[in-house]
Amino acid sequence: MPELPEVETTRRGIAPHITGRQVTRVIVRNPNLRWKVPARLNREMSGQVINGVTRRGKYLLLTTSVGTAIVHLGMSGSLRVIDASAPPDKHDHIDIVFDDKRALRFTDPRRFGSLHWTRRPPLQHRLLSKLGVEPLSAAFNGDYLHRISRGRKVAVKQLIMNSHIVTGIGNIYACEALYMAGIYPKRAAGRISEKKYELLVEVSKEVLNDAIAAGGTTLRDFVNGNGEPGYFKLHLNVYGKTGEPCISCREPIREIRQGQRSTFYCPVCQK
DNA sequence: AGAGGTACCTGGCAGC
DNA sequence: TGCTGCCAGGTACCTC
Repeated sequence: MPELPEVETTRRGIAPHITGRQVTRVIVRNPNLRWKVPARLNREMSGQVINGVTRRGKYLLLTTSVGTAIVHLGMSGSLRVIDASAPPDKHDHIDIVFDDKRALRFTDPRRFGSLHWTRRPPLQHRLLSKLGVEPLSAAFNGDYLHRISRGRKVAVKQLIMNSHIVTGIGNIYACEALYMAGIYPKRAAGRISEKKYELLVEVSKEVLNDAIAAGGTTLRDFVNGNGEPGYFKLHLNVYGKTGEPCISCREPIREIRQGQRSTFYCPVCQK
């Protein structure tokens, strides 16, 4: 379920509980995630202290003085801090156990998530080195999108979902941001004005920040929860609303396919 | 270089 | 109830 706001909410939820804690061991029950979890993980991480939990795009970085664990939640992954003695469920693939008898538990039914370990500066890792700008940073602005899209025929929705251009805008927030900016998702990226891109960036940041703020209310669910962490359901205007009236003009919301993904939009409000 | 398709995997749901 | 087919919030990698 994780889009960037959920990843950031996860980061904020787990960071206070694992920062400064020493890893006593790492239990890998199923290493077959999107990429094989390295067999050396337990040997390399045990004894290390977590110095911090940071985020780059949708990747979470657990840093120690000797290396960094790079975690991606994929489509169905989640991280929770639990009592280390809690019996694992079917999809609880990894436990990073700490010296306070608690553990960071990685759960992922679809196993599209991943965990890498690197001893080098993590931003040099092949997964991170080519990522585009952070969507909540000043580097993500109308001028940037305008410049990078010149001459491109790709649909604007696919442009803003391209992680090498801007990292962390997933299908839901791409749909919502384009609706809020009044841009037709199939518009060729190269044919959109700088002014429109400025608006698109503004509403993208707004929708992401609103979602992160909403996620703040669920932070406690990331610690000692019995079930799934409480991902939040933000108010959505178009995503999943096929056939329902647009809140602005009452025209039924339409659903199309773009690059094997569902796109939702209002045919009147988005041009 | 850019664009498009494929692959990874399980669970939930609609329809029969 | 049980089967089949389809869909799902991600993204690297391959080919053209």
